[in-house]
Amino acid sequence: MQGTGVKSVTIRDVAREAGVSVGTASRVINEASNVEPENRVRVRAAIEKLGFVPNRAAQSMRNGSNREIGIIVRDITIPVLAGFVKAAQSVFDQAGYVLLISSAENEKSRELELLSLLRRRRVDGLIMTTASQVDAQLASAREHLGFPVVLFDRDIANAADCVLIDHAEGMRQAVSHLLSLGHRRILLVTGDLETYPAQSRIQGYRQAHQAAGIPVDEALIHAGSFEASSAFVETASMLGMTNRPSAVIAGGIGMLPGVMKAVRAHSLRIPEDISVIGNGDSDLAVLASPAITVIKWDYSELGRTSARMILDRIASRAVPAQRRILFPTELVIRGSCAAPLADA
Amino acid sequence: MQGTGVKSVTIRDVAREAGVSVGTASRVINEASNVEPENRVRVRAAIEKLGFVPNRAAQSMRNGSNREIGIIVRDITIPVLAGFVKAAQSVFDQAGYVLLISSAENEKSRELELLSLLRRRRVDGLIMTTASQVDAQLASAREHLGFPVVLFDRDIANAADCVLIDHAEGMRQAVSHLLSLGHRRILLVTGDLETYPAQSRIQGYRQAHQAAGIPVDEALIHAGSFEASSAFVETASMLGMTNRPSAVIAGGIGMLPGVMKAVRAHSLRIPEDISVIGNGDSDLAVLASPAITVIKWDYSELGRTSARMILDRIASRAVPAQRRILFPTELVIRGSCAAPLADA
DNA sequence: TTGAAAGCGCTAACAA
DNA sequence: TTGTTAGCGCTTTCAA
Repeated sequence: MQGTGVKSVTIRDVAREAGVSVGTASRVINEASNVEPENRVRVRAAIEKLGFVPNRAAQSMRNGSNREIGIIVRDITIPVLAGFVKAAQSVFDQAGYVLLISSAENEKSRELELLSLLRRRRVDGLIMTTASQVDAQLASAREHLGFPVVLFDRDIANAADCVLIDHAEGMRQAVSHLLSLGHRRILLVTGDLETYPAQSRIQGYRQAHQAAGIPVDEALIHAGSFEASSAFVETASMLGMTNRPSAVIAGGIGMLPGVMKAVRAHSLRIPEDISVIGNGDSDLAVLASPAITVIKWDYSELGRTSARMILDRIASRAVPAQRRILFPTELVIRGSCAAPLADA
Repeated sequence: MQGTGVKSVTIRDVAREAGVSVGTASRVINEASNVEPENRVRVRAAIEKLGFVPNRAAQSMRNGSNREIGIIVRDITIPVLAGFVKAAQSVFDQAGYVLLISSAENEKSRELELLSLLRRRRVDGLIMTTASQVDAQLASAREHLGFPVVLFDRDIANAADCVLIDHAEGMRQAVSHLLSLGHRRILLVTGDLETYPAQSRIQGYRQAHQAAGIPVDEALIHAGSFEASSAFVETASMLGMTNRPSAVIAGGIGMLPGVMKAVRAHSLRIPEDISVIGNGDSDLAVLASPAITVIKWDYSELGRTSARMILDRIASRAVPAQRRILFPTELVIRGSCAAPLADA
């Protein structure tokens, strides 16, 4: 026996129906303690009878909060990122916030648009990645938001809370693994150098070589874009060389498909002709033949942590200046790596 | 030289700064034509100087619209569904709406919660799937929303606009393909019978058999849940039988990984020991060895169409009673199907 | 404990 | 063309 919801029922209607004032009705709705039990019952009955639903816009105007959070990821169609978002969402759900989810596609213009949109909407907080950690225009847009920001896998000093993944350590392990199998020409394809994940992966790559006393061939480090299409192009061009690499690392989530397509385009066998390591786990990595060795980490935990950090900031603006959290990675060894061919 | 945004600037401040009334300021903001050019310039300057951003909640209260749309999918971590959402989002973006995205996870209780949330939020429209087309409680919740709904891949008479995929035709083609290769025991694992995609796939499965004059073994039709884990269990149990099927069709997007895990668990080779067909394309299907034959369709186009249908309804409530659109599917033949072994 | 009333920031109707 | 003003629906003082 719900109301139709078509001609909207207001708190005034509820008050009239219950024979009390709007103040009292409001108190019942907001579960204030100082209400005569009898009135509470009557208001509840009126709400039920009329099918009353509080108008969020009006509440927002009074309270100054929309109870909504923005989240900007690189690309929501990458399953691990969608998992990250989903985990964050479950935390926000419980706290009574809704999520505005967007993909910035690594494009500065799109990111600026989204920032402007979220600012207009006066969201209560934002979890975001960024196309560039050094771009002045993006920095300025971020700083003039007026609500707390948690940066996801981006590292900007004094700017905002940062939730980071320990890509350097993951890469050290992966490269050491390949080095110990005998590989000496390991191709790393990763994304934009103006971002933390690219920087820290390259750092780990160098450190592993250094620790093994093996010089780095700079031509084997390809920092372009995190897109799978970019991974394909970079990998394909390197595999076409006479002195081609004996191993490839997809240095970004979502890049493995591009790398594998390039390997297939050159009719190379994994792991006989070329060893492959991915970043971020996926159905593809698990079910490929052979299964692909990957560096992985817990996206769900990352999502929950990021959400809680934003919620903390909203609750009390005056907390630790900047927080910086580093999440561990894990190397999962499967069947995609072997010793290189003797003639390689 | 933007405002900090911390102590919010109102239209009144803008009007004062520009030396005009709030009415004029409002007209400039809303791009009304009847404003003296000089005043327009001054108001724009004031907005710039003060860093004014209109308060959406206040606008919403006046206009009665939040300019937001809800979208409920089964699981946002399934890439094709995320692609569907992304395509819809691009249409809403341009129309000045934001999207509230949620996964219902095929759970009735979760779906009811989301419906209630969106109703409270008074979104302007909703694109949704549903766990069950026949559940009375879900139907009632849907009907009392107070805003237009487009059902995505669910078919409910007289209920709302429906955007459907022609699974029956896709399945007819897939099954005919297998039948013509000589398969006689084709396992179909699909989702809940209370949903259109399961029903229409089973229908297509039967029709293909009928057309070929081959009787259907009912034990080979498994309608459980669309979850990958369910696909794994159903497939694994059937592959363990002595008279095991010679082909399997994953009858739902996101189910292919489950099917492939089951095949792997039984150490069966594709396509020598068993033929496999998936629903919905994916990196996994493309890059598996061999690549997997799939029934696919254009999710982006579906997303855009669904978005436009909602926008139509919002623009003019009094349009065609119910619209029902059927999207075509395509069978993409790759390397995962072969003639069954003679002894099977 | 309750009711009355003052706004929150904005748009639009009305008057000038 | 412009200014003034009445609300939109709600929460929260302030008095009673």
